[in-house]
Amino acid sequence: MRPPKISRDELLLRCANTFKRLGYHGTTMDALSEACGLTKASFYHHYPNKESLLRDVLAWTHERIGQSLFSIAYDESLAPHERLSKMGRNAGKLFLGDAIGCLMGVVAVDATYGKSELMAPIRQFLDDWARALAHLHVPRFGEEEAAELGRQLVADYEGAILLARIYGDPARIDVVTRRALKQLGS
Amino acid sequence: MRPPKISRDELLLRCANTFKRLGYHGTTMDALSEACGLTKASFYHHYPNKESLLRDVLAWTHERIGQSLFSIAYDESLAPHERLSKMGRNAGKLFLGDAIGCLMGVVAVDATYGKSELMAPIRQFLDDWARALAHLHVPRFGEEEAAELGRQLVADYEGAILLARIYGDPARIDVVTRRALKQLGS
Amino acid sequence: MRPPKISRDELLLRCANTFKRLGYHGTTMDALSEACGLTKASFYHHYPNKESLLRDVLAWTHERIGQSLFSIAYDESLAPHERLSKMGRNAGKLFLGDAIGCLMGVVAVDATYGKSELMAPIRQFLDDWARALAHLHVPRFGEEEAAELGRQLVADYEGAILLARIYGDPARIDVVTRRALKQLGS
Amino acid sequence: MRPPKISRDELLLRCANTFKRLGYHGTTMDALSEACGLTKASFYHHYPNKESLLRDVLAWTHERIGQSLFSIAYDESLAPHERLSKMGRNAGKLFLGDAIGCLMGVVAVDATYGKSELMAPIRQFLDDWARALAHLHVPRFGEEEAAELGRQLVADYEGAILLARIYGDPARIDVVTRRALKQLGS
DNA sequence: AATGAATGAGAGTTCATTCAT
DNA sequence: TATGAATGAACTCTCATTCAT
Repeated sequence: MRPPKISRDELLLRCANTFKRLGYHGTTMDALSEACGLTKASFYHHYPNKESLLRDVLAWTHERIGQSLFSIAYDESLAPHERLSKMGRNAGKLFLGDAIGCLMGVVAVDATYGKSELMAPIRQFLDDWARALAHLHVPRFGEEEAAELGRQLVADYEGAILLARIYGDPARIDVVTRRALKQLGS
Repeated sequence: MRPPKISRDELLLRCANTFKRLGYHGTTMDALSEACGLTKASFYHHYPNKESLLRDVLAWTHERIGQSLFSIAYDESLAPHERLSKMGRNAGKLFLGDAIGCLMGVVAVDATYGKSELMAPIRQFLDDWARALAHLHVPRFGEEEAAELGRQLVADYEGAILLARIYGDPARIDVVTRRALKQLGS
Repeated sequence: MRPPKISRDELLLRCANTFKRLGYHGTTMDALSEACGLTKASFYHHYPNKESLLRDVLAWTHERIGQSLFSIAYDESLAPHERLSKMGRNAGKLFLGDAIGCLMGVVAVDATYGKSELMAPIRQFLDDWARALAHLHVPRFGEEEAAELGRQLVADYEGAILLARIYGDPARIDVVTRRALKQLGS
Repeated sequence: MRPPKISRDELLLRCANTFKRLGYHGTTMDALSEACGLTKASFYHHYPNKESLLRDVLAWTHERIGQSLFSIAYDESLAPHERLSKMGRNAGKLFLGDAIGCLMGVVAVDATYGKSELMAPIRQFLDDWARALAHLHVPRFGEEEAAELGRQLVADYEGAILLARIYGDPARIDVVTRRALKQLGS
C-alpha cells in the first residue's frame, strides 16, 4: 500500500482555505481535490463526503485557532492588555492568508438554514473565542460584564473581517483591537 | 393580456429574502420561482438569468434600505441621537424578517472571489450606510473622525447581524445601537 | 377587429428566409416572429405550430420558384439555350438574398431522418425543377437522356449552392450554368 | 481503474454518424451519449461540451477521409483514371453507412450563420478534397484548369450526396464519378 | 388580430458520489 | 491508497405552445 500523498493536517488546511474562499456551496469536490493535489476519486479515500469533511475542517480549525489564538488569553505571564494585543496580531494572520475571511462566519452564512447541525460547532467556536476575550476583561469589569464584552468583541471582529474581505483591506481588523485596548485601559 | 401573477416589487422582495436565507450559490432558480409563485419557466419571463436578477435585487435592496434607513440620518427635525436610535430600530426590522441577515453581507461572502463585479454595488451600499452614520457624528467629532466612526459602526452592525443569525438572537443588533448612542452622548 | 400587421405573402417570405438561414432546428419561433415584426403570441394567430408553418413555407416557395424559374423552361418564344441562360440568371437571384442557400436543401438536411413526411414536398420541388431543365434538353438528347440530364443539373446546382454558402461566393452557381450551356450547345 | 466503455475512435465515429444523421442542432447530448452507450453525465467525461466535440469530430473526419480517400489521388502507382475510379468507389462507402450524407455539408448547413469559426475546418476539408481531385487532372489540363475542375468536382459530389440523401438513392453519387472519368478520358 | 404572461417538456451542463482496476 | 471512468440527480436555461385580456 502506497503512503498517502498528503498528510491529514495539510489536507485539512487546504480544504479549510478553499471553503473559506468559496463558501460551502461554492466549493466543489473538484476544487477541494485539486487544492490537495489529488484526483477526485483519491480524495474520497480520505473523506467519504463533503459534509463530513466540512465537519472535520471546522473541528480542526477550532482546534488550531484555539491553540494559536484563544490560548493566549490564558497566558498569565503577560498583562491582559499585552495578551489582547498579541491576540489581535495573531488574528490578523489567521483570518488573512489565501483569502480574507473567517471560515466559521463564511460557513455560517451559506450553509445555514437547511443544515442546522452545522451551526453547533460554529457556535462552540465563537463561544470559546468570546470566553477567551472575556477572560481578559474579568479583572477590570467583573465576570458578568466581561462575558458580555467578550461576546461583543467577537461580533466586532467578525464584522471587521467581513468588511476587510469586502474591501480587500486587512487593516480594518486592527481597528477592533485598538478600540478594545483602549477600553481595557493599557 | 393576462395580468402578471406578481409585481416587480413583490418579486424582488421575495427573491431578496430567498438570497438572504440561502446565499447566492445555495439559491436555486427553483427556489426563487417557487418563492414567487411561478414556475421556473415563467420566472425566466421576468429575468433572463440568475446573475442579472441578483444585480437587480441588490440595487432594489439598496434603494429600499436607503429610503427606509439611511435617509433617517438626514432628517434634521430630529436630534442626532434620536436619528441614531430610530435607525437602530429600523435596522432591527430590516435585517430580520423571513431570515436574519444582511443580503449584502451574505452575497459578499458566497458570491465573491470569482465575480468581483458583484462587489461594487455591495461596497456602494456599505459606503452609503457609513456616510449616513458618519453624518450623525459630524457635529460632535468633526468630518474626519465621524467618517471613521461611520465605517466602524457599519462593521459593528454587520458583525452583530452575523452573530444574530448564527445564534438566532436578534437582540444582538440592539447592542450595537446602544453602544453607539453612548458614544454619541445623549 | 384590427387588420393583420403583415400579409400572408410577406410572412411566408420572411419565414422562408429565416429557415433558409438558420435551418429548421436552428430556427426558433422567436426568430420567426421577430422576422415578421410580431410578438410570439401574435405569430400563433397566423400559424398554429412550427411544422405546419414549414409545410406552407415549402409549398409557397415551390409555387414562387415554379413561377419565376421553372416556367421559363416552357417559354417557347426563346431558344433552349436562351431559356437555360435566363434560368441560370434567375437562380442566382433566388438562392441568394438574405442568405445563400436553397431552402429545400437546407430543410432536407436538418429536418430529415425523423420527419420523413417533409421529404415529399421537397422531392416534388426537385422533380419539378429537373423536369423543367430536362425539357430544354429533349430536342437535342431525346426524352430519356434529357430526363437524366435534368436530374444531374439539379444536383449540380444544389452542390454549387451549398459550396457558395460555405465559401460565401455566389459566383460558384454560374459555373454550373455555363457548363450546361456548353453541353446544350449554343 | 475501470476500463473505458468506448475508445476515442469509436466514440468519434459514432458521434460523427449521429451528427451526420441529425445535424448539429438536431443532435442532442442524449442522442450522442446513447449512440456511445454512455449516460449523458459519463459522456461529459470525454468531452466538456457539444461544440468542442463537434470540432474534434470534424478534425477526426477530415483525417479519416484524408487517409482513405484523398490520399488515393497521390498514389502514383495507378493511372489517373484508375485513381479517380477508386476514389469514386470509396466515396460511395464513406458518404453512406448509417446515414447518407457528408458530415461537412450537413454541419455547414445547420451550424452556419452564427458560428463562423466552424466554417474554417469545413473549408479546409473541401479544399483538400478539391486539391486531390485537381491533382488527377494536372497531366491533361494543366495546373490552373485542373484546380478549377477539382473545385467543380467537389461541388458535384456534394450535390449528388445531397440528392442521394433526399431520394434515398446512393447510386446518384456514381453518376458524378462516371462523368468525371469521361472528362478525364480513360 | 394582438400581446404580455405563463408553462411543461426538454436541452446542455455540473455535481457529489461510486466503480473497477 | 490512487485513479480514470461512470452515473443519478439536480441545476441553469431554452423552446414550442397556451392563456387571458
